[in-house]
Amino acid sequence: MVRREDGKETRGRLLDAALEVFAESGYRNAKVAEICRRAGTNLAAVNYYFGDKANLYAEAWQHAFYACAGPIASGSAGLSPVEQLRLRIQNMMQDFTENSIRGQFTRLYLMELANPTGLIQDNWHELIEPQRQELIGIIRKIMGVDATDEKVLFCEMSIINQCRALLTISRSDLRYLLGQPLSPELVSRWADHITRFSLAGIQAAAKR
Amino acid sequence: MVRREDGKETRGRLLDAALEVFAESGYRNAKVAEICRRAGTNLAAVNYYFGDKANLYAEAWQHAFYACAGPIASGSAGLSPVEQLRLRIQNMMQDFTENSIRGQFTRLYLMELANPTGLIQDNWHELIEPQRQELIGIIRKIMGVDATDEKVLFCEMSIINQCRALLTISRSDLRYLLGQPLSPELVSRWADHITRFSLAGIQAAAKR
DNA sequence: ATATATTTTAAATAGCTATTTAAAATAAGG
DNA sequence: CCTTATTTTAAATAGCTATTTAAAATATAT
Repeated sequence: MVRREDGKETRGRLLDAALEVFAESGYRNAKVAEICRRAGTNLAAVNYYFGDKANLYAEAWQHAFYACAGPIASGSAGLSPVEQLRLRIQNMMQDFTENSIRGQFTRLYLMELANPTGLIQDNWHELIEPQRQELIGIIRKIMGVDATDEKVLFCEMSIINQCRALLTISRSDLRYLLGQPLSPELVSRWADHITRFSLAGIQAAAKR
Repeated sequence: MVRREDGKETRGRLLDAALEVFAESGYRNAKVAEICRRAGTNLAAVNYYFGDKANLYAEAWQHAFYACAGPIASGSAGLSPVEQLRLRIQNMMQDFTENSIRGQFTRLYLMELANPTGLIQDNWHELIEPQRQELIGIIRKIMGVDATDEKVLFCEMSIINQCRALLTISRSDLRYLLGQPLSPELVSRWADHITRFSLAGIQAAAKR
């Protein structure tokens, strides 16, 4: 029983590369060869370490999830609900542009939303629930207790779907639609817009 | 020189089936075999009539476009900008749920937005421009002449991205997120929400 | 009715990509 | 240093799907 340590390291590189490639291309379009290339391993490594591509996908998903799960309301303790919302939107927009692990995970998540592969455990929604409930809670505080659940849900949808544009429209088409390349400054102004737009929207939805 | 008429008919069925399948699955995931199955033709028909899959895609796209292009402000002549916006949102939401040819075309368009295939002529944006400018015009009327172009664009983005949720989230996940299946009534309430939410958002964005 | 160009069919082929295989290389314990 | 389990490598294989092929069937002009 000899246990070599180099295996764990290449396994880790595969996981990182897989996350990157899957987040870029989706499950189906991602190529095992490309993942191995970026990980700097031989073509057979994926099957050696993970059995097959489907399992690698599942493990990359889990890996990413545990790397950035849990509530993210750090530092927003003393803020008003409105300020919390502003912060949340800013953070989402930033996460969606960088390709940090959180951005990659979100991208993976959104691809799963649009075309479910069925490879993730059925209860994967639960993984996302905490963050979602956090946002819903903020909206509820702004709307007040009288608002129906449906109204709160619709508002949550309105907000996340505005932000999701960053992930569901390709860079080149965004440039076309916005008339300029996607700079950090533009993203910041855009986030400001979404915040102002949505706050007014929430308040209008709360009435009646 | 004999010209048979039956060819045109199967060609047409192929085009319809292709539109359907491409709109469901995207270019890459769509299978030629499935298209032929739905068209009731032999497997070789796609290559016989269109050369290859890529060309079929391009022709299906054009076919759909010409079937539903041009400005769509029919019957909205005497309406106020606000009422025009309400109508536009209602129509979009309906188009996105039914699988009319307009819905299929929009789905194709959004897939192209998210993952460009490069198979459509580069200037395909121009095809969409008329409808887009129509919406932008409505928003501009509501915001007034003082609003910057960027603000108007951001508002347009906010609106279409709210509606696009219907196309970029799978049916089963929508049911989960909304807590109920997607009935026509729900879509209608949702459209009402988006209208109210967005009108308030536009007005807020117009200030300052 | 016949000839002929067109369309349909079934089967073969080709191309891409995931997976398997077996041999070679390597790390670690003794 | 030697042994052995583990990891890496290059090449072979398998599976899926688009495409090609050639023969069969069909429609239409004459």
